[in-house]
Amino acid sequence: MVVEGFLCSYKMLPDGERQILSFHVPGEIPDLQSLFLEKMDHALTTIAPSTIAFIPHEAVNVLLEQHFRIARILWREMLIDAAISREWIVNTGSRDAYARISHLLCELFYKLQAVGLTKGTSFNCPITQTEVADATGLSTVHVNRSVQELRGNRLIEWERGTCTILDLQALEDAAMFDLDYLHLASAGAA
Amino acid sequence: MVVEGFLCSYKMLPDGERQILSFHVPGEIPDLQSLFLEKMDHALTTIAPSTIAFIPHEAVNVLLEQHFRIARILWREMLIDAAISREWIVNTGSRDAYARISHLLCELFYKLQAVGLTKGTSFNCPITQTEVADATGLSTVHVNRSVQELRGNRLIEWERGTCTILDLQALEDAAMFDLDYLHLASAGAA
DNA sequence: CGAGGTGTTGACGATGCTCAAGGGGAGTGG
DNA sequence: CCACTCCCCTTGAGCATCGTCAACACCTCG
Repeated sequence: MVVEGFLCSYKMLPDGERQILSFHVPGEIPDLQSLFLEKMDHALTTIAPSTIAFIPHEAVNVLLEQHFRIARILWREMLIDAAISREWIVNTGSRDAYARISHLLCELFYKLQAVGLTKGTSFNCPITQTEVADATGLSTVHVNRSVQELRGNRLIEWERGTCTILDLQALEDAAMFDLDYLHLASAGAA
Repeated sequence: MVVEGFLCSYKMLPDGERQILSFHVPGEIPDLQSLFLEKMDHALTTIAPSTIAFIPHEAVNVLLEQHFRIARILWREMLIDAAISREWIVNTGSRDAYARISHLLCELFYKLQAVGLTKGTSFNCPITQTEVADATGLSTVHVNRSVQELRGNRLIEWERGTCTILDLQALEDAAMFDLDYLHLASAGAA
């Protein structure tokens, strides 16, 4: 479980490409699926100094069998992860560079807001442009140009690890962002 | 639950783009997640004449609470769906058109093989090129040209709803395909 | 026989990639 | 305290992959 910091999960392809699959913020349990899938099919790394808590499988398994309410909560969390993955398919498959990056920023903002890690529309964002490129399937050069365009349009400010959304509505419009997929309604469970 | 036929789940964007998120073959339960997520975040449709079985939520919920072994099995199935979604992110994000289509065909082949719906390396594939385009984030024109290239290289034959893989190893190489993510090992549960 | 969906082809254009180079900030070691 | 280095960001030029538009052939079905 991420206590503090920032993680991401990713896959490497034989040709050396890295595809980032998700970012993990405090409160999330990135590797819950290893409870049920024997073989891990992706890797996990920190992208900022982080504090991680390790929870033994056995402890969780006992909990799950004895308290189905807890199983429901964890199960739901995993399904939300899956919903986010689906939205990432949409992102890389159907949006252009400008919208993809906008979408990623909207997602990060709402995820961080849900755990109280935003100040107004600002948040600590230690992600590099290279990482954005690997997450969105773009080149770093093109990410850089798109980010500058977002800045030029006064949608965001983003320097030295701090990102400020200047016009959230406009950013969501550019991203064709629809909050539903994050299923935040009763996510207080996290 | 899909008894017979072919389904797909998809999302529509405000600009009219359709992104297909997954294909569902017989034996799969496409909408299991609605057990735990109040709001459906994508749509579901048939892409061939199909037979569907509907299972009431209540019936499943009772089963889950009383038999944790069954919960484990269904939970695992959902996690495999999530693993497939992650691989689709890789597909749309990091592979070129030729590899993307190859990868989709490899996936379909192995999924169908697992439920005994292949004959050698042939399988019934009612998917149109337009649907492949919507699944891979490509245009139909480009899909068509890439499919012709696959045919020209003698990797596949694909006509009138029947696809035959002529050289599975070559197709997997072209796709940078790694079977692990399907977690077929003990998927006999389906 | 007509209509609509699917596959196919050509020409042109645009989005995004590659290669290459340089600038600035932060940490390290002398 | 200053040089040095490394990582990250930035910029320009040329190019490739892939998209758009438009037209046509084929098959199936009513």
